Amino acid sequence: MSSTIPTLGFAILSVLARADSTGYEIAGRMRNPVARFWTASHSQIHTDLRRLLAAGLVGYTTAPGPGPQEKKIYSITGEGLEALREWVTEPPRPQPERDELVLKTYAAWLADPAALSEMFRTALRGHEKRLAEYEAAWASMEKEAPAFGTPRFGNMAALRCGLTYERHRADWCRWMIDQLSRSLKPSCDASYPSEE
Amino acid sequence: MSSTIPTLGFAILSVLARADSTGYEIAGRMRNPVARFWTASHSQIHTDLRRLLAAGLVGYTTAPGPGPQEKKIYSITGEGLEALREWVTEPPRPQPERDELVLKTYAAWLADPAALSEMFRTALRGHEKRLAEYEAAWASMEKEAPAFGTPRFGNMAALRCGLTYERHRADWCRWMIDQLSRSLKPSCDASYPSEE
DNA sequence: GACCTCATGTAATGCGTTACATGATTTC
DNA sequence: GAAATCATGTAACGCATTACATGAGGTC
Repeated sequence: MSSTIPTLGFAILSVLARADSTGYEIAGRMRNPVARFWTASHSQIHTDLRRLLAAGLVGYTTAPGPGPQEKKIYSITGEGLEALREWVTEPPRPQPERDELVLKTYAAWLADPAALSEMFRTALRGHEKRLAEYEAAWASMEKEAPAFGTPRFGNMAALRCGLTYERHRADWCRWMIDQLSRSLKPSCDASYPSEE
Repeated sequence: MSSTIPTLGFAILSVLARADSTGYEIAGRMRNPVARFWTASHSQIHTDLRRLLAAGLVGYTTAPGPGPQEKKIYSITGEGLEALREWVTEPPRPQPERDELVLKTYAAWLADPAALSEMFRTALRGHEKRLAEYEAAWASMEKEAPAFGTPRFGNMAALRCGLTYERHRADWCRWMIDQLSRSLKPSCDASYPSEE
């Protein structure tokens, strides 16, 4: 009967369940470290917000905005909260895994090892940077473990996943770099004098 | 100038670089453990194959097929190989991360802990199953480390990523289940007689 | 007789990105 | 004066899924 809500709709509701926001702010919140697992452009968020509005899951109040249009501050409704609660415990549909770096790895045997090594070094830097971010956020959270039933529990749990994910990725990149360096100099071992 | 090839195009080329295949077989190969990082329906593979054909990156020979149409056995061309080689070492574009389970986790503070625990237990079983698969494949590969320049190097490297990914995921699920059980019985600790 | 595997394709629809359009305020 | 931030929206296009259509051969 009801038009099915796409996953992004629930992502929006998850943000609104924490704080009333404009469409613009929702996009911004999704870019923050603990909520980086779902992103969308503001244009899509706006269109999805209209759908949620039509379904009665969100409402809004207006305020004077900076641009020509008025600013709309959205909030989740009772039905919205109920729909979100129900959705949360439904088993997630199996998602097709698509990972460009791993695909490149699958075809890596065809390419130049030195260039590959460079690519993985770049990837590694990215993961290390994120890991540092996550670890800082984790440290500030661990001091007092947030109780279930408070939004900070969600923050911590999602962050924990991001943290161990980045660790796994960084480890894998290091492993790759090591493997590639072995194929670059398969002769004997590291007894080269490293002059120049 | 040239119409840009979507990532799926390169996934197809990566498969064809290993063995000539029909569109149907390509879809099948992508479902196998070491190449599970990119999937597509056969209908999309067929349309993309036509594009690769128009770009001169693949060719095909026909053979009598089981159905009304003829079977087409595709193979990668010289240009195709070159395009693939170039693409492999280009840094991957940052991909938007979308993870339904983590999104649910972010909103988990609103839901019923028992139902959540059940959901994570299901997820954990899935990851453990895959991990076992990957570990079996890994064991059979480690005996003789494949040399760079052979397809098996790509298999091993991609598999390594899948392996540590599933490990990270399973660990995180266990951590979540533990966290949730703490919120279920916050009283004292595990000194319950576990009769019944 | 029903269903699965092999094999190719078309069509409808939905999700997502990118680019375009507008415009005030603040920072360099 | 140029650029970034805040704020909303439309339009075009591309990627992906799902369903539909056809049909042989083998298995339960």
